[in-house]
Amino acid sequence: MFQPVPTKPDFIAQEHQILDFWARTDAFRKLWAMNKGKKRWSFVDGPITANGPMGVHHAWGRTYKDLYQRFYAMRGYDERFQNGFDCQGLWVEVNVERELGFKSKRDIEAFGLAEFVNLCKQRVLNFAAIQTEQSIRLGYWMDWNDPDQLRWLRDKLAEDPGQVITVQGPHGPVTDTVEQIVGRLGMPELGGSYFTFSNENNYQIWGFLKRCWEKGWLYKGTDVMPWCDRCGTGISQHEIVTDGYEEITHTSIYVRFPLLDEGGRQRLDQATGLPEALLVWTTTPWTLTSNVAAAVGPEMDYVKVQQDGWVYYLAKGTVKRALAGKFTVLGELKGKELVGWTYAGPFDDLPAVQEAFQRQGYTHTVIPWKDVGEAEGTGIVHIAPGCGAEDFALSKQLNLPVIAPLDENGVYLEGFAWLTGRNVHGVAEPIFDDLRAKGRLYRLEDYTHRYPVCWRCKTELIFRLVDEWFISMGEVYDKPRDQLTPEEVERSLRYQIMEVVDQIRWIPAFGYERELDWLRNMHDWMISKKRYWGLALPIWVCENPDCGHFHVIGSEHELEERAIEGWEVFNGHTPHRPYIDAVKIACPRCGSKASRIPDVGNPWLDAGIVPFSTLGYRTDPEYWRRWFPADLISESFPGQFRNWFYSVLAMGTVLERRPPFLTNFSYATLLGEDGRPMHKSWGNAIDFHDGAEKIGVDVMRWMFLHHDPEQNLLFGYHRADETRRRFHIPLWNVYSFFVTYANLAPDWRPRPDGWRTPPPAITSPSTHQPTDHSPNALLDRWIVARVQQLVTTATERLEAYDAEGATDACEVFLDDLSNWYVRRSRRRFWDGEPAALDTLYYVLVTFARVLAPMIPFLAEAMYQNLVVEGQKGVAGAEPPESVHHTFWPEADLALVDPQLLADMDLARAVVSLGHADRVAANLRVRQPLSSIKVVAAGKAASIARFADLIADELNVKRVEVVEGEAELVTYRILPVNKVLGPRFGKDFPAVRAALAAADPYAVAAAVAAGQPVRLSINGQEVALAPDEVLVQAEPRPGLQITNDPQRGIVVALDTVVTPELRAEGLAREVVRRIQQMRKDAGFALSDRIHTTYATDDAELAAAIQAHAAYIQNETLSLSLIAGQPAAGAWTLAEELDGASLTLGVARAAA
RNA sequence: GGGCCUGUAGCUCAGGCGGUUAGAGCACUGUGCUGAUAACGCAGGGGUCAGUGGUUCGAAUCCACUCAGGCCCA
Repeated sequence: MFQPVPTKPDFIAQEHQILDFWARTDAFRKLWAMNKGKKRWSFVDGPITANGPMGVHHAWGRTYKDLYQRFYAMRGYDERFQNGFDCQGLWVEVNVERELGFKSKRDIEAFGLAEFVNLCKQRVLNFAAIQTEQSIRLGYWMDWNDPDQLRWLRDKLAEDPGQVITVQGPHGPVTDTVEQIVGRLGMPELGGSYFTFSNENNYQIWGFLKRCWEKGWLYKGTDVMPWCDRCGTGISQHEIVTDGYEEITHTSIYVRFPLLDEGGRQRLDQATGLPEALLVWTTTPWTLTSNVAAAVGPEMDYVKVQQDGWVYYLAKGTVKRALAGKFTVLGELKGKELVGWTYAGPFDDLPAVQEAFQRQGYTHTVIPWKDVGEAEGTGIVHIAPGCGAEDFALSKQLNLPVIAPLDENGVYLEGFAWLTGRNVHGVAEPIFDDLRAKGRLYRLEDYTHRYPVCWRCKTELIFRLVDEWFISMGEVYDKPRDQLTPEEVERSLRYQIMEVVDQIRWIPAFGYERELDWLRNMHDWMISKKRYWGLALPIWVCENPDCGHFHVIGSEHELEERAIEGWEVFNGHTPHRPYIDAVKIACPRCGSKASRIPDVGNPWLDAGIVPFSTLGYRTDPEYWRRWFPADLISESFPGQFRNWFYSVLAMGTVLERRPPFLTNFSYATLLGEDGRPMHKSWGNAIDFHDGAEKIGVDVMRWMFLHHDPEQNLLFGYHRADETRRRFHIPLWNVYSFFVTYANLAPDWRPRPDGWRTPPPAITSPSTHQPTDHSPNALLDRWIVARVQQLVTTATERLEAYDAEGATDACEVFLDDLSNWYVRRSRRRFWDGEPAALDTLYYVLVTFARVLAPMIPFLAEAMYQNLVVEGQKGVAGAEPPESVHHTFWPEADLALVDPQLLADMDLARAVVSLGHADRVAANLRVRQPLSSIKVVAAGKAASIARFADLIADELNVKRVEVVEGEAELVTYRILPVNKVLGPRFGKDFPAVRAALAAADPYAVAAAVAAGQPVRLSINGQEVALAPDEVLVQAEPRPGLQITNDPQRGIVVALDTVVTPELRAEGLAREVVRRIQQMRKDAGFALSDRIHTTYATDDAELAAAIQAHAAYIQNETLSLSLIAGQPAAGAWTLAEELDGASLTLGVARAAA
């Protein structure tokens, strides 16, 4: 017996019960143990940032990760099942700062680095615990930490990181300080998720950086970089390209730069005697303090114009836009004629400017620059080498002075007079006022552009001259890759990574090009950040100014060996600030003391090293060799080609020069149901908890998987309802239907081996032999064949990482099962036919196993009842405890008869046409009819095979296969355009017309006989070959006929209703009403009843009497008596085709 | 600024190497079926295939331009 199944299940409550069941039975660990030591399938998880709760978009990605790991587990592969948390970096820092109410880095320094870093760790542990709980809720099977233990560690860290504790690891207890236990999370002795803040992760990055240094690729660069003055750190190219821009309106300014003569006096125009000036435009007025030069395009055309007492120079193409009001053009000249002119700068009064210029004996000069354009501004570009990257490059080329005005907090330095001490974000207006007062301001103009902002705090970035650390990507050679010499590749990390990219399978395929594109274009990788919480960059710089050598430390051991000071301060701590900063080493070159640079590392270093750090690259090379490279990694593609994918590739290339993963599967972006990004204030956001508890995770998972991963996914409650209605509910109904009737069949028991692969005794799941041609046997064999096809397709698709294809096969299969197999087999289940029960049992159990990696809860619910519960007391039954411990099914293609599948397909097409006939004739299906005629050229045997089935479905007595088409159809004659179009060209319309005018029967007859069709076109006789003409059968007007031109089928319905047929139809109406009454009255399916009927219509009464036995049998009526309903009976009074009918049903005594 | 992609029914999307009457799901209307079904079947309404021009016997499909949106890179 099976547990009764509710017809309207609470899927969400059921998911919670199953979570309890898995936890109680330790189901995941048992699965893991089952496959230990077998062939391996290696997945390396891209770490999720542990800085907030999980969103539904994370659930999308995690569903893929879970699907493929479960799929390979069911196929008997050993796996690592290790989740990862990304822990270090500005993400976490910014939030801790916010919680503490800090405004700047100074607040952190005052608060104390040790405590700040400790709080960052606590925040990570807190959200790791929450994300772990959420992932478990999703049904994601991994080697999860106990979330409560993570929270306990968080609290212990807060108490005292130095206290010694003991925790249970997979191989026994581990005792250490809290700080060190936290630093060892994810290591083999502790198990669970890896954390990128772990000691091992950090030290292995040291090893990587040392390798880069040894190759000469690590260097300190001075450059003008985008800088966030709130965070006090540079922002790398990786961070700026996506989230880094916003549409911002700034007040731009047109400024006069008065020209000077050789004596340094105001230059006057010779013709007019008016003072001359360059007209210059900028959107960043704060950079004007640092103006050094004005650049012109040497070959561009410039004009000299007179306006309001001035003579201005500007590019010809910018005049209309730049100048306000009336002006007179005085002349025209090339840009190169301006080169070398000198002018008075906008802030020559500032000491910093004077000092810089005096030092180099320089004056503001007009310089040539090829990148000057006319698209905006005046064609004369303000150059401030301390405030712009291109400007800085020019300064190096032309030996211009560099004036860097701002400190790391965006505050003007000494030497900028009234600006000194002011923050850059508040100086635009005062600078305008100052320039206006000095007579330099021409005009202001609002200007909207995409301007870079800090991706974390959205502060507008400034450009600062800074010292940062870089990994060189190597030269970009100006020739195709296949022409590079080995030496050239050897010098260039860029091309080495490309060679690795070549060896990886990218899904979707465009990923390959996108990664290469990034590599072609990327600048050197800026790896330093002037912050606190993160990788301590292992770069020690000699304090001796005459030496300045820097040394990169490759491991904690090397550090200990080289330490000459501070080791005792650091010893016992994780390699984080501030303790690590205390360690000094002796400069290997000069022996002086060397100190660590205070910078922390780019967080993509942390995530990129995981294919090494989590696999024991240093500690257990043998283990590493077994699990490296990963068979699969998977993340969403926006951003990751230049972030995680890139950093993993870089590490794999530098350390091993081979791919760290073999396949990359990536997917698009999750949006709200309205197609917009999810946004709380737009009302389209759904957080994970709400999604899980309102939609149910099996439904969410199906939404994620049944989707083209290249397309953005629109996610919301309506789509969830649609998904559930389309798949989960019909699936449940089939399952519930089966259980209901299996429980009513007293002697039927499931076979004990239904869960095995291959199913040894179920290769012929029904009792039918292949020679059995009864419709029931055909139907059973058909659905069993469809199961084999389902298994084949699902296996193939999942192997190709095509979840959409796999889920789509499931949906099509369910439709066949529910809307055809069960629909056509209901009677047999009512009769308790063992062959039907065997078949559906096998189908459902196999289906549950296919669905297990996709919708693990529903599959488990079905399996627990069908297999575990259903096989209690069945001899020889030893089913696995969970569906997830069964093997992935294998298809037996010997069970697939292609002819049977084709014939069934045809039968369903005939049925469809028959239903259309009935609607058109207004004859409901309950009214039996005598026959249908089917025309299907060459397919008579196929139709005959399913004639009984078709007759039953359409409620007709006979299905006749007709040869003489002409009595049913007319013909439509069409040209085969593809052939005749090119053949006749301009005359083609005439051919078309001639064909339409020809006698269709004659043409059809000719084509059928293989004779040419002769036509007269514009007086010319032409012959068309039979294969140049298309003959379509069309129903004859006036008959109740439908057709399917694609399949060449015509179905004609005999619409004559004889009195006998009518009586039968009425009896069926009565049955239908009584059945509905049984249901409404709440009778059990097996309850016997007594039925009364009363009608004033003689025909109806006669019909009931004539078919009394049929009605009683169908409705389990022990009696069927004319008369009014007895007291207490369930009654129904209704019209039936104009006749009154009162029915009464009462449960019979048991 | 450069490159790529998209625009088809109220909504979400197929189709597209030129060719018969442009499809599906959802939604809507009618109707049927139901002794599993919150289902399902059959039928129907709903389309300037973004716009303009071109090539062609024939263009949703190819070409050019325009408009709108997106992605990647500067």
